[in-house]
Amino acid sequence: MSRLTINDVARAAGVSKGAVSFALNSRPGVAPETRARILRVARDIGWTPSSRARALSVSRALAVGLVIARPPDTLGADPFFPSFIAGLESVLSERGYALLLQVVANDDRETPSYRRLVDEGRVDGVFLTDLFMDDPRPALLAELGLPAVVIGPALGDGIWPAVGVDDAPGIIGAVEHLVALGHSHIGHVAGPRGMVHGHSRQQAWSGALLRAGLAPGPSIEADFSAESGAAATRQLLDLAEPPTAIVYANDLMAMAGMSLAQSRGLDVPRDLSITGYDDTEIAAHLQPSLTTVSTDVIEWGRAAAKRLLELIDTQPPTDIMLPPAQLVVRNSTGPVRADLQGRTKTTHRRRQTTRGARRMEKQ
Amino acid sequence: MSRLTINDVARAAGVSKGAVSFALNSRPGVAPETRARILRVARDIGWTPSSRARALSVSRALAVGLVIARPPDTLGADPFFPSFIAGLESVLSERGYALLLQVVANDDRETPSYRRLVDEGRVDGVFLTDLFMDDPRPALLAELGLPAVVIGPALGDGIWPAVGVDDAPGIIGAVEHLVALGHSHIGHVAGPRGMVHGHSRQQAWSGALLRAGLAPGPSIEADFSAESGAAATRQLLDLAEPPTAIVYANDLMAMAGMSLAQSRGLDVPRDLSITGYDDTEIAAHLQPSLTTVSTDVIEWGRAAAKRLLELIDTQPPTDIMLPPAQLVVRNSTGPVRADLQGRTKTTHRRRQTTRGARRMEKQ
DNA sequence: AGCACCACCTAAACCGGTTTAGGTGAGCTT
DNA sequence: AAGCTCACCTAAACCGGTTTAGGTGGTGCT
Repeated sequence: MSRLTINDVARAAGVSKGAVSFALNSRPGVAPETRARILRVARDIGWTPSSRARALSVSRALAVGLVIARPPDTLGADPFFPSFIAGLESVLSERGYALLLQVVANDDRETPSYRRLVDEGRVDGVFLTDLFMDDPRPALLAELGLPAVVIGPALGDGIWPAVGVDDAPGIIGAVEHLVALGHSHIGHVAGPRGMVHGHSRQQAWSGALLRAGLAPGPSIEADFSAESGAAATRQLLDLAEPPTAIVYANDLMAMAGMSLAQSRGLDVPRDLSITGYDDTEIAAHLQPSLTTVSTDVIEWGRAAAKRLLELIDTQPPTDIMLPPAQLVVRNSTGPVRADLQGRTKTTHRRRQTTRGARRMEKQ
Repeated sequence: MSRLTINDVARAAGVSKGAVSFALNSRPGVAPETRARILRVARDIGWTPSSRARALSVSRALAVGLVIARPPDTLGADPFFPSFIAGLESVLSERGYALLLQVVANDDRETPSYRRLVDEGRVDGVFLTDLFMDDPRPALLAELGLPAVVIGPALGDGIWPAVGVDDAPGIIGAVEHLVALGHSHIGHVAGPRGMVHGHSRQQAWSGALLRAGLAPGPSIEADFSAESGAAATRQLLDLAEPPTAIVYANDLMAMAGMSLAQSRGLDVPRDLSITGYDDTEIAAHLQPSLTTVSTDVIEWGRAAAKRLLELIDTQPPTDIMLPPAQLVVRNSTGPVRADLQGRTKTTHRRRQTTRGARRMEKQ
């Protein structure tokens, strides 16, 4: 029963409610021993300031919002959010902030959602996720005067700070790993080019090929869903010269692609090497286990939360260093088949079955 | 800029602020035309009531909480929450409620989290998830006077209403499906028995075996993680008489189990049939695609939200019907191998087999 | 005409904090 | 001894709504 108010504390401590407020927020003007007494009384009777009342008087919501603009079914398969939210929470809660969640269909471009949050004064700032290349949201929020932090690669418009793990090192790592295994014909299944993280991973991929001195391989745009990953893989394998390795923009598409390849009788990694991105829990337990790129999503969430709170408090931004994405090499990648290595025009036909000599999962 | 207050509206409409409040909340005592004028003015100048102020004066937080008590990495692999949250949101937002999220490590048994939420007056009610068999939380919340709705199978203590999809029909469907395919030695990889949904799926499983007239098959307790699913599968396959089919308590464990079986050279479903539970997005795209149990999680979320709001408003509970879980037959289940059929002595009686008749995945 | 009644609206209290403007007394100047 | 400063504390305004207790004027009844 939070029937207790600051008045009860004031009365019990024999001071005015103003004094209690001062003591609680450790502001000057209260004698040390009085402060101690007030705090002790407050603790003894078990009083916690009402954040409702606080929010009203400080004209702050003491909450920040995370608006997720995706169709819920796509969402379900994304391992990103739960961990990310855990990271956010760990910072927010110790600062007395709450996290408000909103999931909206992404076809309404969620403008009304933000408007409502800010109109109703529910949040002091928001995290922006799943940004499109020409997304109206940053400008909208600037206009509304609501602080925001962009999650993901920087947008380049400089309106809001971006907090993200650079996609490039991970993708480059994957490409270099494949090149080292002898692959020279590497395909890519990308996320939507219209979305910033789809775009940036795509960029990272072509940059990495360039660095490796390889010709640009075939790249197919998908939408991060299993369905689209399978379809894209089908297209790549149907090419006159199918790639010997495929770099996927996320694990889900990679899994779907791997299954599709296997259903066609290809052996992974003997006939086709595959890399994912995310390092989902299941990745290590697939057959073969999936070589993928791992990022510390929890730390990412922590960083984003810190940044947003700084922005809200108009504090100077601190340097936030995120650990770079790291390639985790497992068993879905292997040396290119000798008969396919460096081939130019020869097409490789599918092999029926290659069961047997298969590297076992470590563990 | 939400600088606008109810006073601005009152002034512009030439009435008192009380009148504006009455008009807005459609309470009697305002002439129809006056009400219309007030609402028009409010809309014209673009005013939305501040939920901060509202929350303080109505002594309600106008928000509900979802405390997720799991290690974040386990969380990531669970497709449940995002969809569930989407369902919650769709009901909450239209009622002007916000959803507060909190992710806590589950080792602190999250008591402090709830306490804080209620002490600070941040929420009017909470959803309880991942309940343990002897969970202290329902009682704690009752003591704190904070309405709650249990997500999942009913706990039987009757303190709070439970909203959940009955696990039994899905599991029973899976078992019957396997029995129809000729399996008589069916294993189970369960969730933690200490958790209600682990427990209930386990119960459903043994109940289904009983119904089918089969002896209780081997059951191994796991923890819903991929890692544990693989380990449990290993144990089952290492039995003197390994089961010809395994029913898993979730997709993640089923996937890990399937991969493990394949890495041992087993063919799914020829040598081993496998069923999951959840119907995650990837399930349909595995090789072979996974036979699993699908529940309408979004609708579930909607139902839970409705129920909690009713509880908060102390309205009479309405009947909430959730569509039952449904078995989705795909390719990870098939007829038992003839040489293995009925080989166990413990079999009580066999049901006729329905070979070949497999519903194909739609798409 | 006088009165009760009702519909409509206003003024002010209230929710529980924060914050500002004062007030009080001790200690120090002059 | 009067005056000043300063540290400490109190009273009251304030945040922006809701809600209660009145107030006003018009209508119906006798």
